[in-house]
Amino acid sequence: MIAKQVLEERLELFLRKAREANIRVTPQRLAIYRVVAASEDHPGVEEIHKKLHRNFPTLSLDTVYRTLRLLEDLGFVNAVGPRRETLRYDANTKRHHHFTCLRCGLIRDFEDARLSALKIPAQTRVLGQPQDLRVEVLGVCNACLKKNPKKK
Amino acid sequence: MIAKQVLEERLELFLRKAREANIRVTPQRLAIYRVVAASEDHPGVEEIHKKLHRNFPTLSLDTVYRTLRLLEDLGFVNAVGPRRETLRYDANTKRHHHFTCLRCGLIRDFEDARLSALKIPAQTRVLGQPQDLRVEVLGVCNACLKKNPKKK
DNA sequence: TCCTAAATAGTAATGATTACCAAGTAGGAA
DNA sequence: TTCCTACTTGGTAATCATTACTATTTAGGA
Ligand SMILES: [Mn+2]
Ligand SMILES: [Mn+2]
Ligand SMILES: [Zn+2]
Ligand SMILES: [Zn+2]
Repeated sequence: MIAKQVLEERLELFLRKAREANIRVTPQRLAIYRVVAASEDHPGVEEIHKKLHRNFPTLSLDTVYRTLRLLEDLGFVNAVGPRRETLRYDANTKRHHHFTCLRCGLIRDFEDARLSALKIPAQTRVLGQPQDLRVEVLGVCNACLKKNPKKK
Repeated sequence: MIAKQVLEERLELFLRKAREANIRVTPQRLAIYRVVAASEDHPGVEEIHKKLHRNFPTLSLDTVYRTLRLLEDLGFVNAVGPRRETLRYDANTKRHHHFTCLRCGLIRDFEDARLSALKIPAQTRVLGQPQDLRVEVLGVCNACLKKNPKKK
């Protein structure tokens, strides 16, 4: 779980920006955003839907999909996760980096001062107008190593 | 198009490694790998299939999918491309980096000495056994800027 | 409280990817 | 060369994540 204060800040920002964008803040939207904003492990659609079932027994899967697409378009979340796997979401839109397990799909944030300080390389200006830089480290997580240490 | 010599090297390596791995080098497999290895723009499955239709009129889409998955498992290609879009493939398995257009999905390689020299951050060892590091720059490509410069 | 555009729930449709299987083929043994 | 067998392919069906549709409900302002 994320620090309570970080969550509060995210929710506050969400409410403010959502009103500015003339988006209705429905209970469903707020709840869906809250799950992503409170999570540390980049949850997927089914997972979010399941987690909300207790409080919203009639919440439709389509609403979860629609809402997450909306949140993405508005810049509140980013879609992450390896190709070939289902969509996962990240409410941390500040520059940070990911460790992704090639076996089980686990995604964890990590911080690194040198990476965070990286300037966007000048070469990319030849290709267009760069906006963001992301670093991803691929590997095998501890849990998967424990299960099967040898397999390369 | 890639430099002819680079292509030759890739094909040679492919033939050698494929035999080592006891994989039959069928005309279809070689042709599919050749298209990816010769391309600079990270082609998708349909594109590869279409390009081969002249020489392999009966080549099935499933064979293209199956072969690319095989090539990926064997480490000859990587699956790339933004979430939400179809699979694209990259035969360059050396460390290099991508500029991706958020509007049209264009993916171009770029080199950067500082990025290539990056060591994998030590923090990631807490999470598991890191193997690879990738950098992706997101932005808007020149063609898209020309079409609609203002839209942010 | 009332009104209306916007949002939701439930379900159907879509489309990329994967699975299946009969027929074909590569490559080794005799 | 011929034969054998396991592997591969083509054609097509199935799957499954995601998106579209529509009648009904609701947020939010007058
Ligand atoms: Mn993250
Ligand atoms: Mn590349
Ligand atoms: Zn793992
Ligand atoms: Zn573009």
